[in-house]
Amino acid sequence: MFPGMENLMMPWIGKTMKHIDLFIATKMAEHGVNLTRQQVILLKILFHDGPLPQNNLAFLTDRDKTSLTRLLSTMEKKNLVARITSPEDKRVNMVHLTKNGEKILNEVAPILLEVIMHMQKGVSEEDQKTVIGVMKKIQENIDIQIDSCSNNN
Amino acid sequence: MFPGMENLMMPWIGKTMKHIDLFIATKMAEHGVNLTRQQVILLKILFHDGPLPQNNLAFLTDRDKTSLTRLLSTMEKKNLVARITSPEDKRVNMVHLTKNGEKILNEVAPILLEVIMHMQKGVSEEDQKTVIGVMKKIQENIDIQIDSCSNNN
DNA sequence: ATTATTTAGTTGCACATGCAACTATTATCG
DNA sequence: CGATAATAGTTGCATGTGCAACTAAATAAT
Repeated sequence: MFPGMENLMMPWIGKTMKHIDLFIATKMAEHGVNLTRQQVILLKILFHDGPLPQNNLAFLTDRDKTSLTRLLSTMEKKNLVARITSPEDKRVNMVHLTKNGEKILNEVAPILLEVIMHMQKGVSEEDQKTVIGVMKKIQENIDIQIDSCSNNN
Repeated sequence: MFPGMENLMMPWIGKTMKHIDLFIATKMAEHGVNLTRQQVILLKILFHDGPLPQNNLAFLTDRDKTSLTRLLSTMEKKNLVARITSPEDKRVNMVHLTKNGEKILNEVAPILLEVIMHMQKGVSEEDQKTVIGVMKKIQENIDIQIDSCSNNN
């Protein structure tokens, strides 16, 4: 693949993730929906954990707050979520799942699950656990170095 | 992490890849360089495999040609690479590594390697192979479905 | 040879992401 | 209470990504 990196994990992980995102986009389009992986995850979280401050959403999704701001703006335009200023603390935006957002989540959730299952077909439970373990380990290795946490969110 | 997806690989892979990119950016900045992972990989390829048409570079890096166009534009602004129209076929841009690009690659290559090594510290050879194998398998699963190849490049 | 098709690359549009710098609001400290 | 600090979110700027539609050039087909 890349000179001198054939047997390193890094390039493989990056390439795979890109393929996954493309695959998801394709499958969504096939079903006449137009949501990204990131948007579906956000909908899922909002559905299960009720209205949340952007703050918390950024932390939960391990995303910079600015990234979340724009992700939400996109989703608000599509009428998937709504930002409502908290009366107790006017700095806080409570993010609500709209009726439409809930409806679309119901359409989309099975598609995503199907995609995920298809994606990992033929990979043993054993190997899946190994992969997850290694991912966690990599994140540990990295986070210690960077700043002990990603609480700029 | 995400409701109902705690034991799926997908979220872990995505999160990890994001962390890796951030980590690389941070380390580069610490060393006073300002290259992304993608740019370093391109420099590496150009160094080893000489001047190449954008076409080939897109294929080698598994990237849409439009993405490559813009990646190269960024790198050309930084005087890392140069596009030279091929005399044989005026449609083709041969991408050359500039002297400056080569110099910077020499500075940066060891940093990237160090970062990669740090990142995968404590992960056994065995597990690394498993991870790579699973990534390949996932890509196989996906590519069959999408279009049997990514030759829109 | 002239037309039609394929190929290489670019541009418009849309999306995701992070850092630095900013505003507005709340909390804290003196 | 008033000044200072911390917090929630947004915006400017830069980066990477892909699809559809485009231009220009080369190749194939009639």
